[in-house]
Amino acid sequence: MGISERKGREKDEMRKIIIDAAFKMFLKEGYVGTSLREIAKKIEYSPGTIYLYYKDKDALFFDIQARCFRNLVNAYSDVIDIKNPFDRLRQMGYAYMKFNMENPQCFNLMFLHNSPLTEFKKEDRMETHGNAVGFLRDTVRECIENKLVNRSDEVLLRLEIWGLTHGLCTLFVNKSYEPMGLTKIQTEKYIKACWENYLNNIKA
Amino acid sequence: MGISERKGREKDEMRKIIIDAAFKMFLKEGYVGTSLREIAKKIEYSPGTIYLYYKDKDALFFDIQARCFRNLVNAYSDVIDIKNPFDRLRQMGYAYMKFNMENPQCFNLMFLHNSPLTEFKKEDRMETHGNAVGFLRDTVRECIENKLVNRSDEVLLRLEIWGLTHGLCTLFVNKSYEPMGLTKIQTEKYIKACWENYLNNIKA
DNA sequence: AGGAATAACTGAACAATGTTCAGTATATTT
DNA sequence: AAATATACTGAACATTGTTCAGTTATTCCT
Repeated sequence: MGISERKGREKDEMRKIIIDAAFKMFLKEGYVGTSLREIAKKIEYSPGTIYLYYKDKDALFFDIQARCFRNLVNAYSDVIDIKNPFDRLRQMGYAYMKFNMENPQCFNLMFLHNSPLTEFKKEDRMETHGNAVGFLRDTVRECIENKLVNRSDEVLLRLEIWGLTHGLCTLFVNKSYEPMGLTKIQTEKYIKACWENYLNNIKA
Repeated sequence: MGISERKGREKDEMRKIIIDAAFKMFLKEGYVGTSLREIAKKIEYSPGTIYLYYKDKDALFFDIQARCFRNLVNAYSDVIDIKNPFDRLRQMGYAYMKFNMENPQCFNLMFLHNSPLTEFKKEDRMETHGNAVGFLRDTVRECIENKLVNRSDEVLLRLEIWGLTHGLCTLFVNKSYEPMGLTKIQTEKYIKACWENYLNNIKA
């Protein structure tokens, strides 16, 4: 069935055209600031066309979020090969925070916007998240098994680490450093120092 | 000028009528799901009336956020009197996380929605935040001064604590525990245990 | 007390949004 | 070449935030 294959390919290409334009707009203008009509105008199609490829705005947004997550996961590419689990953990933290601080708009789309996801979509997302979650789990486990940290409960340590790194990113992206009387650049340094300091304190 | 005083009072009352209705709707439906027209219908006024009291939707939302923050600060009322700085710190963390986990919609409005705030409004907000920020700063400082913790840098410790507690709340409200394979109730317990565990580890 | 001035409120109107769908053009099959 | 299936259009609908000329209520002045 060569033709139906090509059809499928064309469908994918069209999807890509849409999502490429949408991605830029969502990044720049956020969820509320992006309109399907403007996306349509940008790619020179009628607004109705988008609905042939995406059920609605949220379905499109879901794919945008997925792309953000894929980019985030890509930021880990240099880290996965690190042998020493504790070093790996350290670099994971840096990679996570570096990506988020350099792509605050991405962070916003990924975490600071809760669109009402259907249960089905949640399952879908689980897959993307699953990798990142599993990666942290394994690294933390190795750290504990090899007695590289002064913690013993795997889940607690995972929560602590994820909570801390994610929280620091949130504070940064939300500009919560302003009421603390810090500048953006200061805060970036402090956040890194904070992570390093924290690591030193959980080191066995 | 008794009359103009009463006018002002009436203006405030009208504001309260609007904001009371709006608060419920924002909490239940979120920012996008709340329309000024429905607020107007609820309070049995015309849509235009709201614009006599609020410049636009964001100005109204700003006051909604402020109310959320006030409620959050209120949750600290039992904590401020605690003498021992380290105990106070512990209870502050609990109060912060308890409030946010019990009022996830509030948390959403406060932190998970960035409306474009004018610089003026930012100044305004600084005041509300200032208290909470100052309260944490003082407590952390006292902990360090009295050598109750094994940390020495005040800013770093503040970031660490705020990042951790805030991050844990974010994970909870975003339901990030799902890809971790945890239930909501489990996570609530784990988060508390995580905080307690963390405190034990920074204790001098 | 009654007319003038001020304030409060209305609701129709506007532009922009998400979304749908009958109709048109294009491509594929027979 | 005709019939069928697919891709696309753009007008239409309901809903949104927002404005503003006009109406109603209130306060002020003499």
